[in-house]
Amino acid sequence: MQEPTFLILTALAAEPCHGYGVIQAVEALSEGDVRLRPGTLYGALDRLTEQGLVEVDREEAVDGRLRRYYRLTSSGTAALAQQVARMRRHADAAELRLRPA
Amino acid sequence: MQEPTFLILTALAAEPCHGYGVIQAVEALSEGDVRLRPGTLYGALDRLTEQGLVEVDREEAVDGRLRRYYRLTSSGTAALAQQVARMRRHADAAELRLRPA
DNA sequence: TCGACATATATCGTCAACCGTAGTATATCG
DNA sequence: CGATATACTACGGTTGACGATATATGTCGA
Repeated sequence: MQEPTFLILTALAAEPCHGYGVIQAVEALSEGDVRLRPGTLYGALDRLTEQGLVEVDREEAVDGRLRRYYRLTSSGTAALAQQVARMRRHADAAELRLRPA
Repeated sequence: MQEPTFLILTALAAEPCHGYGVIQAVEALSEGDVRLRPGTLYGALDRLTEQGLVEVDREEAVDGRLRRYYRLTSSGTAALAQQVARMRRHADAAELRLRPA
């Protein structure tokens, strides 16, 4: 799993969110480091939906604009948790080699 | 930076190592999870060399077989350390959203 | 009032990176 | 004498991220 995908799942972990909201959430939680482009976001959202990690929560019409909310599935929550563990293991391993005992 | 690339840098962080040794080191430090294929490894090594994160340490001939050792450059060490920090930040952010206060 | 900007999503083409497979070559062990 | 371990090279395919563009509406400032 790559960084943008991970951050999208993270953004959706707290509560359902629509596409544009995910872009903002990711920028906020990465402290401005990661700015998702529409191409990346909607591509990833489609892919994650197909994989069953994410699903459409509801659709709202706000000011005539469609707003589609997505949420994590239980499968998505599990995948995210697993990825967190994996990243921590790898970060620990790297740090150990960077700062030898 | 993707996972295989990160693990290759990690493997080289402790001491210079040749290609095949990196494959084994990565398998060991990921607890058997990640088995690098030659295509992935040597492609990444070439790319990292071009980027100045890695350089050839020395070449040895062992039993008529070439053995090319690579080592991290200071640039590579810095990149790895930066990536560790980034991963920790993201892992923390994800965990916060997975287990709300 | 007119343009810039924020909100929201859709789509398309491209490229980097990873991946699998196969090939070459030698040494060792059963 | 075949299997396995060591060690690198080469090629082709797929995925995922990316940039750019398009569409549409509302708001705010000059």
